[in-house]
Amino acid sequence: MANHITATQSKKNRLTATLKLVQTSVRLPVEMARGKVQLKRIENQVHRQVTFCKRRAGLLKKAKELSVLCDAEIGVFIFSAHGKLYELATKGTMKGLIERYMNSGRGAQPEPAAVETQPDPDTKEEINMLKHEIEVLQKGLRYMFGARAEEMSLDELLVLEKHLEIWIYQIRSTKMDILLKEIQQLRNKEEILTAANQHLHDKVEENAEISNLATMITNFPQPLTIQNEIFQY
Amino acid sequence: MANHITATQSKKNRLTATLKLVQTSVRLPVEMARGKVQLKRIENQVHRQVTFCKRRAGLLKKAKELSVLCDAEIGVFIFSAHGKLYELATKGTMKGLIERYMNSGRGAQPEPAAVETQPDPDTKEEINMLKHEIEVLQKGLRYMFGARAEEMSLDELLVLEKHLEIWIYQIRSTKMDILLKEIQQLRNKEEILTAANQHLHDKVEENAEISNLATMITNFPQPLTIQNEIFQY
DNA sequence: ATCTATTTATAAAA
DNA sequence: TTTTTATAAATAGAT
Repeated sequence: MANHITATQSKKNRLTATLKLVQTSVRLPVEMARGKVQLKRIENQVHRQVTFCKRRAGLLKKAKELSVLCDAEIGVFIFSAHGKLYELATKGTMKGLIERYMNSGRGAQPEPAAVETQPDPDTKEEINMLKHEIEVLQKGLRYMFGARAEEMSLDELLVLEKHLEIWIYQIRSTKMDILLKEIQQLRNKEEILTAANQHLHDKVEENAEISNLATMITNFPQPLTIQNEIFQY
Repeated sequence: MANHITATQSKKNRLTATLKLVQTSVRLPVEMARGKVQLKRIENQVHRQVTFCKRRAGLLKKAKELSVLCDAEIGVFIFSAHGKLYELATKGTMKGLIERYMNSGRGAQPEPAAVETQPDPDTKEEINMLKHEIEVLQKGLRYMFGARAEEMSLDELLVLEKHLEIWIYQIRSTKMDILLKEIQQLRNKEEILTAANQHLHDKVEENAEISNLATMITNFPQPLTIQNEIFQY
């Protein structure tokens, strides 16, 4: 029963499958629409050229799709029979890709151990991460330095860093100098005024003694205690 | 006869064509069997891996076919997202292909697909360069922020940046407050002392008038011009 | 280059 | 991964 049902259901499918099997067992690997193509060089010059154009486009398209869909980095170069080069590098440049290829073991160049902090397999990912970090740090520095840093390249930031200590020191120094100078000036004034005050105070007292005789005549408003109040500030 | 055949043939063809057009106008660029796929990174990790396997095989197969059918020399490398390399060189070795590529003078090819701002010399070199730049920038920030930044992750620096303005303002404010307060205090003292001085001066003059009678007796050392000197500071 | 008929490739599921 | 299956994509051959 099951066989019957299966047979009925898969009538079409089986037919297709059977045909496919037959075809598969008979035909050679590469076939295409509206005509089967043996996996061998196309002898007809025109056909070959047309096929080359079409398939080349198809191959590059597939490469791009694979790169995007699966986050892969792909390089393709195609030299036509006539020597013309067609190329594709899905991320970055072909040169960069080739260098990555060389570094990935096949370059036959045992590179002297680079100072890698972490064994990161995904080079591309790492580069993006590092670039992001740099962006963040630059933003931080830019914030500190104001708009001036905005127009600076990383190389310039290197130079800037070397002068940063001096720069900050000078700014701080200048500001502090101004403020401390004013404070010192005021302290000096205070000292002098205090001294003068003392001097005057002495004189007043001296005079007071001297003018004690005239106390009866002059109505001296207040005693000389005012200074005490003054120095309570 | 020919007309009959043609008409019959094109009947089906037209229907097919119409359906195709309808579909074409609705669907998005990349579609495949049993489901349509947007031309964007496949987010599902499993799907992505499966697709990568299949399409990688497909791409390499297509490359081989193109090479054989059209007598082309093709090189393909695929770096998976995880950094694993898959390669194909249809004739000779990949190294030879790369050499041919290098010699084919593709430095002056009008490639409008320039994505990278900076020249990509060597991937590993680039990583080291970026790391060095990060070190420099971090050093700069550390310098600005003091030792505290040393224990901070980069993500924390992002947060820090947002609070930087307030922080700097507070530091500056505090310092300026202290200095300005002292200056104000001293100025107040000066004012009071000056006033007191004036007061005393007045008193002295008053007393002088009063004690004029006793001038003969007391040897008054100096006139009261001392204040002028004082206020020249 | 454009148009079909067909073959291939492959997404989803197992 | 690999296979299966339904469906989308690629493309051979013709125009």
